[in-house]
Amino acid sequence: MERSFQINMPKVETFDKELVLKRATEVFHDKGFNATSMQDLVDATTLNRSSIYNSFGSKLDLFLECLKSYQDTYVLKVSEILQSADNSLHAIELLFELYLHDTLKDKDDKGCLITNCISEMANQENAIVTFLKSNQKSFIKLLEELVAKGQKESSINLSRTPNEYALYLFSSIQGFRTAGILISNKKDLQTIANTIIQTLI
Amino acid sequence: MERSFQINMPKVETFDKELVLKRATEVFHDKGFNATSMQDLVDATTLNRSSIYNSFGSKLDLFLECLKSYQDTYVLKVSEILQSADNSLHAIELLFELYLHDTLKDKDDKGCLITNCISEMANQENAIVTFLKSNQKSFIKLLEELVAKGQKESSINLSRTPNEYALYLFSSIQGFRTAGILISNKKDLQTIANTIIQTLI
DNA sequence: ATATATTTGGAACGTTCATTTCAAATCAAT
DNA sequence: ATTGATTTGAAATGAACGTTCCAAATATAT
Repeated sequence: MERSFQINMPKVETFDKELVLKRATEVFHDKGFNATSMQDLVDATTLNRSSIYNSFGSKLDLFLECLKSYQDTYVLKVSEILQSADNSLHAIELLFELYLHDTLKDKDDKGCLITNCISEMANQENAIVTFLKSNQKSFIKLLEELVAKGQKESSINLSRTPNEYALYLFSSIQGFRTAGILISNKKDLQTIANTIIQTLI
Repeated sequence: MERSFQINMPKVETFDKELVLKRATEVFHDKGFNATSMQDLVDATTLNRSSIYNSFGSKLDLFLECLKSYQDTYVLKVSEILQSADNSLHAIELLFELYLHDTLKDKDDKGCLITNCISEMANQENAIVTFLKSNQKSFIKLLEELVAKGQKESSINLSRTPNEYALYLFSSIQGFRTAGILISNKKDLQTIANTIIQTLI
């Protein structure tokens, strides 16, 4: 590694960026973007104001990083599900079990950060719209491939194309996540999930 | 009418309360509760600040009245649908046509005021939660009766109870309204609606 | 015309907002 | 130990926030 022009090294970032993002995400998830103040983020991260601005830019920039971090954790969870399931229908069932589990675990009824973000900001902030549309595209693509595989292996019916069922599932998941904010009854949520899936069988 | 103690009459409210609520609702619908400022509401209603506080109380009180006004217009639209439809399945189809129509008409991709409100405030404001839960209860009850009638007249299948299908429809409608914020493609939205309804047939 | 309850306009309230500033502290390389 | 790029803490910035206040305007019933 060539270092000939680097006379002195700077003081290096001391905080755990992942942990800071996790704490910031919790606040944004609880209160939403607009109701979260910079002071809330300072308190939650125990970082100094200037350190936040230095490391992340603006409040919106930090929020975008939180969205990505939140997305990453779900991508990870979902890919684990896809590997563990023996067929596509079962994978979709496990997917809803994951959302059911996360909904019941969430004592503050916060819902899904990304779905909430669609409601709050999709008609306001361009940078957010770009993220949300890309998230939507890749999620629908994943569902589409899952349905196609399920139809090949005959665990999912052929009444509709993979793209049609992917759109349906995408919309249904958003409804499930939003409805779960006010419905904390496990039986009711399980019924909704089962009925959504029933369509595919 | 007895008036013996009423010596003098006050200056009477001059503005059109319904129109003011309509204008305020438009702003709240566009920006959400937290991103809407009192100045926005003053500008939109052309009322003076003090008149707003005099007539409605606080920003939150005004928002609650807007929610109710928004709810009223949908109750009206839905009851018209229920009367015009010849059977329950058809009524549900018309219901989704209404949401589809409103989604496509909405050039600003605002979604549903009430669904957005669940995302933004259901875990923050008690007065809002009370409204949302009551709205949810009456809506699910309406759907339940609709499904029961449909099953009696054999336009809806008997795979699940009216309550189960009502929960499913309630969740599906919320998903449809949220997904419609980013999906403005009529064909895709129609596919989603059709697939949701297919479950009942 | 006068009296009076109410609305209205506009300024002002104190607080909180996101962001900036800058001196002091920090730490790797010399 | 000294150097210097960078982070950090704390205060300050000006704008915007929701709300209040009060004199002036208004409209009704006398």
